[in-house]
This record gives sequence, C-alpha cells and structure tokens, in this order.
Amino acid sequence: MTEPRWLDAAQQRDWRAFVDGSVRLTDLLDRDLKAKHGLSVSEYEILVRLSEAPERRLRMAELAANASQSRSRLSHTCSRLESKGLVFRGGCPSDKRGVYAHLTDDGFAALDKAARDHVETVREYFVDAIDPGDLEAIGRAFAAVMKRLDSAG
Amino acid sequence: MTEPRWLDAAQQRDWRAFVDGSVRLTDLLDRDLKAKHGLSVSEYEILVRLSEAPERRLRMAELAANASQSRSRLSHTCSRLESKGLVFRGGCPSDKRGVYAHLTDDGFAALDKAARDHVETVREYFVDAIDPGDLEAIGRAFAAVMKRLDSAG
DNA sequence: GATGACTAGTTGAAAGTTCAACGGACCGGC
DNA sequence: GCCGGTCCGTTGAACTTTCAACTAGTCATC
Repeated sequence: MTEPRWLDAAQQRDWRAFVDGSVRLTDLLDRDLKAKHGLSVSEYEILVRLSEAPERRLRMAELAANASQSRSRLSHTCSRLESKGLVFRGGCPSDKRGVYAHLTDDGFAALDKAARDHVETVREYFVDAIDPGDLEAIGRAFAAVMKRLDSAG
Repeated sequence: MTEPRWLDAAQQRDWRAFVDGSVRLTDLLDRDLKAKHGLSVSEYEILVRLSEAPERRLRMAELAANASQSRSRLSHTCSRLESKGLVFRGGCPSDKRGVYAHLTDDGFAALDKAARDHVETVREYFVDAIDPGDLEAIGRAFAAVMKRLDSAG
C-alpha cells in the first residue's frame, strides 16, 4: 500500500473548521426552523424549490435532484408535507409515470413565514459572521466542488 | 411584522452554493466510507477524536461535544461501535457516573485503513478542487461561525 | 448526614432515512 | 406489435436519530 498524501497542518485545520462548523450550523438552523415553524431544513428546501418553479410545481425526480435528496426520501417527505396540507401531488399528462408535486397556498404561506425567520438566522450566524471577501470565496469554492462532483457522476 | 433584510443576489448565491455543495459532498464522503469500510462519517469522526485523545480514550460527554453529537446519539452509536469491536466502554474511577470510551487496537487499525481512503476523497473533491486562497478563507470563515455559535450557547 | 438541585449516561419509543424490491410506463430494435 | 431494457415513483422493512423519561452519582447547603 502506498502512503497517502496526508493533508498539511493548514489544510487539515481548514477542512476541520468546515466540517465542524457546517455540522453545528446546520444543526442550529434545523432546530430553529423546527421549533418556530415545525419544519426540518430538508422540508424547507423542498418548499423553496417548489416556490421558485414555474407554476410552483415540479416533477418528483427534478425536485429530488434540486434538493439533493434520494427519490425515496423525497417520496416519504412529500407524503408528510402532503398530510400537513403544504403540498399536493397530481399526475402528469405527458408522462403517465410522472407525478407533479405542487405547492399549495398554505404551503406558500408557511414558507413565507418560515423564510423570514430563517434568513435572519442565516444572517446572524453565517452571512454577517463572515468577512464579505471570505463569503465570496465560499461561493467560488463550493461551486468548484459541485462542478467536480458533477463531472464525476 | 417588519420586513426582513433579505440576502442580496450575491449573498444568496454564495449561501446556496455552500448549502448544496456541502450536502452533496458529505453525502459522497458518507457513501464512500460506508461502501469501502462499513463506517458512517459520524462513526468515523468518533474514531478520529478517540485516536487523538491521550490514551485513546475520552469521557462520553467530552466525546459528544468534540464530535458535535447529542449524548443520546453517541450512546447508541457507541453501542454499535462496541459490538463491532472498535471501541469499548469502561468506568471512570474519579466519577462513578462517568464512562470512558476507549479505542481498541482493532478500532485504531480500522480507522487507519479508512483514513487513507478518506483523505484521498477529501483531497479529490474538496482540497484539490479549491483554490488555496479560498481554502484559507473557508477556514477563517467557519472559525468565525463557530465562534459566534459558541458565544450564543 | 439528610435534602434538593444538578450532571452523566442510558434506554425505548417515535420519527426520519436508507435500501432493495416492485408495478407500471416509456422506448428502442426487431 | 412485442420484447428487453430502462426510467418514474412508491412501498415496507431495516436502520439511524431524536425525544422524553429515567437511574444513579455528585455537590452544596443546611
């Protein structure tokens, strides 16, 4: 077995800061959203993507891809959101296998309320905590990470 | 209700890049580690913290804090790791409520093997995908985020 | 040395996620 | 037209995480 190229001290420090910081940050956001609005971050993300889609609806597979979730997970989560009345599912005329997830008016209203609090928390613990130049660096960096993930499949 | 200060376009782009990128990256790392070594990232993190501790052992509460996990979750996860023979738990003489989680030799060996692959994947999709200056920015930024999380409790 | 408040860690059930398998619909070649 | 391969989305079981008790030990005060 060849010796792996270990990270140097600075790389390790930066990588760990990201791992620890992002775990703790998403944990906070999740608890915050759940306590104030009864939504998990992944449910919230689903509502966001739907709200931005034309006619506020998306095919399940596309929604799953947008929200970086497995189809199975989305299916279960959508069932929950549907039973809360925030989403409903209807067939797709052009492809009879297909299903459209629609955002309901209640869903839009719930999202609007949740987003107001959520953005404040994101500001407080992320955007406003970070030097503006460093924030841009994060944007560039994770765009590059995603590009590499995409080209790997 | 006062209008929240929404993120501007650039802030939103950067925030979303982070959210999407980090979800997809940790997802990949998790699958990779699970497929090659039968460990989840959170199990891996526990082994890492133990391996770095003096005498390769830590009190449960301290380990939970280091790994950013709840005590309950750590308790369950440790049971699993214990049944795999990677960790064992023993009492604490100075505080009879206390429990030390120890890394076994098998645990250390498993971690060593896993780390060799893990670091390669981290390099490929994170460290080597990112401009060095941007990586430093990430380190600074998430250190700042953690500092703010700490001072909020 | 009792009392009450707090901390360490575990437990079991509920809630959520992953995994493998499935039913049905599209699509290509024959 | 039909047969195999593939894609869409769902399902139920297995697994993991969260939540709310709970036991037991410590500590401070009286």
